[in-house]
Amino acid sequence: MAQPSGLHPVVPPTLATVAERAGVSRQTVSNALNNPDLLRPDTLERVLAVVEELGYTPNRAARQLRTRSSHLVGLRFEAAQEGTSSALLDRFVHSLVETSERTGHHVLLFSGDEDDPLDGYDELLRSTAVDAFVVTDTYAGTPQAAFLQSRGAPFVAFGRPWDGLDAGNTSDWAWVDVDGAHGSRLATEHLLEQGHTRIAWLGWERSSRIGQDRRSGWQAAMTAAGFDTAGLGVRTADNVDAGRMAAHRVLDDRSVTAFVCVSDTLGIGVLHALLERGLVPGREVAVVGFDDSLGAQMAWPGLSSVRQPLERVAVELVSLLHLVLGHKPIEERGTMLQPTLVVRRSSCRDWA
Amino acid sequence: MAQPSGLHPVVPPTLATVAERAGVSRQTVSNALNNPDLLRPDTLERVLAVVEELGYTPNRAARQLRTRSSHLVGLRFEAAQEGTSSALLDRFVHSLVETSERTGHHVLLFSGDEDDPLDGYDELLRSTAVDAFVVTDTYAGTPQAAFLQSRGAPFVAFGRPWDGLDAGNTSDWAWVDVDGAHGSRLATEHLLEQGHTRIAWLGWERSSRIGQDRRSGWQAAMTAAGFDTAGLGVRTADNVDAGRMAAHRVLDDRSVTAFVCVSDTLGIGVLHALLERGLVPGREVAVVGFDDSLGAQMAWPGLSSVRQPLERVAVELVSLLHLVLGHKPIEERGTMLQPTLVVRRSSCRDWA
DNA sequence: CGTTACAGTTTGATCGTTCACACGTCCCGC
DNA sequence: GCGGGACGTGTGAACGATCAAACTGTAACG
Repeated sequence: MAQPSGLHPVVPPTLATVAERAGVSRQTVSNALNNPDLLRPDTLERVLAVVEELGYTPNRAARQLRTRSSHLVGLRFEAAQEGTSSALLDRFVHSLVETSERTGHHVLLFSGDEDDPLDGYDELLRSTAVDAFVVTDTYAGTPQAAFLQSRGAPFVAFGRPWDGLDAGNTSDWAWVDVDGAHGSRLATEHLLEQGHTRIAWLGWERSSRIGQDRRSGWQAAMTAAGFDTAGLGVRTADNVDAGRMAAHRVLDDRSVTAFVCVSDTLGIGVLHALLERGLVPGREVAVVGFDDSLGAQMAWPGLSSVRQPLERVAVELVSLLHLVLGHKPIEERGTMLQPTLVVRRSSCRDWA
Repeated sequence: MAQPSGLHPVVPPTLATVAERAGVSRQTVSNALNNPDLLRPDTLERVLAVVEELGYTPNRAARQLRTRSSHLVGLRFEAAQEGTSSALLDRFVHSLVETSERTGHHVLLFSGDEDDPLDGYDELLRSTAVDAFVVTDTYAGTPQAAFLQSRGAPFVAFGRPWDGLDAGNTSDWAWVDVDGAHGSRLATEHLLEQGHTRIAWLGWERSSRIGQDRRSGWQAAMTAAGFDTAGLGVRTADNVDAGRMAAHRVLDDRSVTAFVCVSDTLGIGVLHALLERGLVPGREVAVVGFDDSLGAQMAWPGLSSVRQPLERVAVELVSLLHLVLGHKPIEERGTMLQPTLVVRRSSCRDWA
């Protein structure tokens, strides 16, 4: 009698086990799984039946050793700053996990020293633990990309190569990004349609490339509509309180009836300011945020927001990854996706 | 001259490379890294110098194949339900990644069919891709735990074995959990101190073990203080709107001055209801949530909440994992951690 | 002086898979 | 009837690490 399995790990079957049982050689079993069309139909069927019966799955370590491919994708999982909405990452990571499983890849998380954007990459690379990286934190330039490129390591980036574009740099790489300028243009146009003309921009410091990009959309929409933006652009840190105070300052000094914000965090700050002044969001002063984070959905009375198509970003990244890993020529090194506007009550004049 | 690396991946050095360069054998290099005290000090130093010079890191696949240990921990990363706060997971995952790196482990994410809590585990197990699992979604019983146990797979759980405890079941496993009852007791006592006596409970359906546990803390605190809870406990689904409507119903029918909620989501729903009724949170009706999610921090005017010590949960889980993987005897199979109360303005009578 | 003990190091085998190639069988055409 | 593809399957050698055991040289002991 077989022992009731339980106390000790069950030993999984190997190629040899399957081969013996099916009366063929190891290689034939291997082919049955990797190159089915090499086998005669009846052999294939017989082998697959045994594979099924024994519940055989190839040992990843052995395969990885031989093929030099781990089917793992490294992702540096940054510390979510308390108070700053990085719920974005959450949604993205999940999409990435799901998508990459469709091509047989898994996501390996690692962390690194906050001050050193390169920390962690090198070790995984040297130990050949991952096939490639997904680089996400490209907010302030992309030192990781340059580093990985110099090491000849395959990677794809969520975020365009800001530095490269400026300098006309040719050292580009595969990337996917969301058109932030388009997002805030959508937001601004939406507010213009609602009859607002004095629309303020609440953004990050000038050093943020992403922030500047988003701001340009607001600027463009306002200019196109023939409205002046002088004195309507404000910059501050990315937390609720900074947004709240900035909004108070703007409302004290200037006559504005709407805010377009570079993030939901700042948008929520504006909502707080409105509540403190006894103003009804949407009805009296409109607000639109950016990212469609959980906060935007849960804020009262609902914060309109620009939503990034993170699911599609993940899909595009994975398909680029496929090309990069296959050393295939990549026609489009960069893919720009368009965000959409989710309208909630913070930008509607009439709501129950 | 060496080619300027770049186009093609750099080939990492192996044990043999290091050995040759240091004038020793492979095994000696291996020992230098894994059993340094077996070597003569001068040899050790010489070998380590070469290791450093070449930037040698052991190939994970080869090591994994031989030692049958991947140093990877599997974590099923569930889809964050839109509208339900799973920002909790975010914080926990990051802690887990950081903590497990200290013992040389990495976190491997996988997903699975939403309807099948076991999906995904089996394949990773059979392909020996991970050393162990961290099971987190133990809200409704723990089918994963039973499954993993039957397969002899090492794992630790974030969440106590609800089923086992009821039945006096001896098939227990290593787990860490947060004392939810204690959390809501803290919340309730805090409200009692503020002079509230009619304190409602806003919870999940009866089928949720976690929900029942948290509810019991409210019940206990109320009873201990000598107050009746009859008619004060309400159950609903876990989304903002359900919380909002439930709060309206309670405020219409009964005279309550405070709410203890099973989640931040419901707490935020209560805040919405108060705003809609023109009531000032904290000042007129107090609210406390659970989880200290981003939503609680960003909600207006700040939602008091019970905070789970997720960082400590991760640390405890990793140290349990260490024991489990080492086949060491585990004295305490379960560790219960205490949450803390974060007081914000939603539960304070006086705030500017 | 021969034996034993032991620290320090090396050697061969092994983990489970895939690669490169060799082998056998069948079938076709001349 | 025999050379030669085409096709299907089997064999040995990798991949890079660790395990187990064998091998050195030196020191200690009777």
